[in-house]
Amino acid sequence: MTVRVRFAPSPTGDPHIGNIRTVIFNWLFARKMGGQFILRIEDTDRTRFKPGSIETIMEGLRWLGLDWDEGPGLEELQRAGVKDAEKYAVGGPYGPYFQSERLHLYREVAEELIERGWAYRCNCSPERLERVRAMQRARGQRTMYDRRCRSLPPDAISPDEPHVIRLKVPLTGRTVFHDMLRGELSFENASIDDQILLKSDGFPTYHLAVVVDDHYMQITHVIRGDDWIASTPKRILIYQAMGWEPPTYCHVPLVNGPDGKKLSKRHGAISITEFRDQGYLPDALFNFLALLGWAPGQGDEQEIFTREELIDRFDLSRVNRAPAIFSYDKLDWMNGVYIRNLSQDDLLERLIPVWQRAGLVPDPCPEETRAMLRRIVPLVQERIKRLNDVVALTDFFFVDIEPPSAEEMIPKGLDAEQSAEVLARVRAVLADLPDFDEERIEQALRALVAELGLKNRQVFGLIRWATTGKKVSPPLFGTLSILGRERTLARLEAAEKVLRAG
RNA sequence: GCCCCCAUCGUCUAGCCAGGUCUAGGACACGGGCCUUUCAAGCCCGCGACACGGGUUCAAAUCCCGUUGGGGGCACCA
Repeated sequence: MTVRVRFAPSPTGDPHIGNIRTVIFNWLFARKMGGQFILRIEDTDRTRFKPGSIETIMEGLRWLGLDWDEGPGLEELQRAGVKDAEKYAVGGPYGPYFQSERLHLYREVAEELIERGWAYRCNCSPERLERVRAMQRARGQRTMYDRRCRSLPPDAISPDEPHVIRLKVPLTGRTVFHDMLRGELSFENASIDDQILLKSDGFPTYHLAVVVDDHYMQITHVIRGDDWIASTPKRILIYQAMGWEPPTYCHVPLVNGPDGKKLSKRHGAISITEFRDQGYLPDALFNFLALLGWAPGQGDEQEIFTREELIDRFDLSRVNRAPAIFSYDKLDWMNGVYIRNLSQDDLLERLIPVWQRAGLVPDPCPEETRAMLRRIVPLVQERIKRLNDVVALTDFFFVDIEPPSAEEMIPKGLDAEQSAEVLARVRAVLADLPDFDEERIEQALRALVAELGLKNRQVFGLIRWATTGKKVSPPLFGTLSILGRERTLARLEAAEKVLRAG
């Protein structure tokens, strides 16, 4: 039997990076095993639905290269009001892939469970349920439905009146299941709640829907966060009641923030969209996430893997059982490695939109601007960890700068007057250059430093301040050349004035 | 509160399943140095862990039990 796994997000917002890590494990496993990776939309909670999130989820998956073999088709997506539906339409033989389009299946199974004596109707009001829970909490007990409707005669609640359908969990015994990473997991039935399967609005809860869909879609492996462990017995019970074969379970740990708590907004970026917008490369993020909680082992000390290598070496059973902490530092390092490995042309194409978003470069980018940008790329390539870093590093190329203060500019060992003199000499030398290319600039300035009997750092630091307005910049000579003779001389002159005024 | 899961450097991990080759290896971060016009990048060096306590064994990071610590779950959410 071919391996079939799925990612089943609910459209409630941007995909969380911790979930994406789990998706990567699913995808890697499917690719490794030559199986199918299926996308299913679990839109059964109409109150939490966020418009646009389906697009965001699919766009995020595409961006990361997580292609799905089966998923919503064109018409389904259009019915759901998804923009650019044709872009994401995949389809498949087990549709529909929106749970909201499969409601009749859940209802049928729920009724079947009643007939089999494994479920019952319940018309307790939400208010009563809340009262019961409050009482239980006050007594320090586990909060559970008190099963008031469980022993009602079969026809006590009409199918036509508002009600829910609950699972009739055995009062004794244990429910056990096998997990790929943790072995045999066992739960006391007495501690399992009579879970609602079908809500009063006719929509299923997760527990019913996921079982029905995984069964009919012939999912073979359920790889998901370990926050689902405790509720798995409820679903096992449904499989048993229906006489269905449960899939193989693999509960992978969650991803926490640097403080060990659940990864959240205050730790930094958490949604895939944010990582993309901050200038992380999809391949780098993929590489990093794949290695978060998993390693190839066998003494392998490699850190940078191509997608193919990852697929080749991936072994689901080697996933770490302990939760991992998301290290922004290591991601930054890895992203830097990927940026440095890019070709200059590739990096240029990725950087242009960044400059444009920052308002430094017009959109579309004029050819002459592009020519200048192409020259900037090699200067910044090994200095940025995220694409967005380029903005702070290169803004002085695009906008006028305020001349720095005299205090900032004056190098160690010189005073304001001497500094101004140095700048005057620099200006004269640069003005006389036959060509304003990097090599000539470097040659001329080094000669000048020698002539003045000063240190490189004194003179070059001064020029850097004067021409870039920063203490830190890309390499000086290339920077001046790109800046151009006219602007370089003007900025030097402006700085000189500041020094003389002091 | 009850139930469940987990436990090697600050972090991600290798080693654990098939105990000795582990004075525990690598990577990120951190500290120092080299290179150097700044910052990076690169190279070199350093700091740094088997949570604790009992067993089992000739021998335990590796097997067992307990403690502690961390995480998760207990909805007409997924």
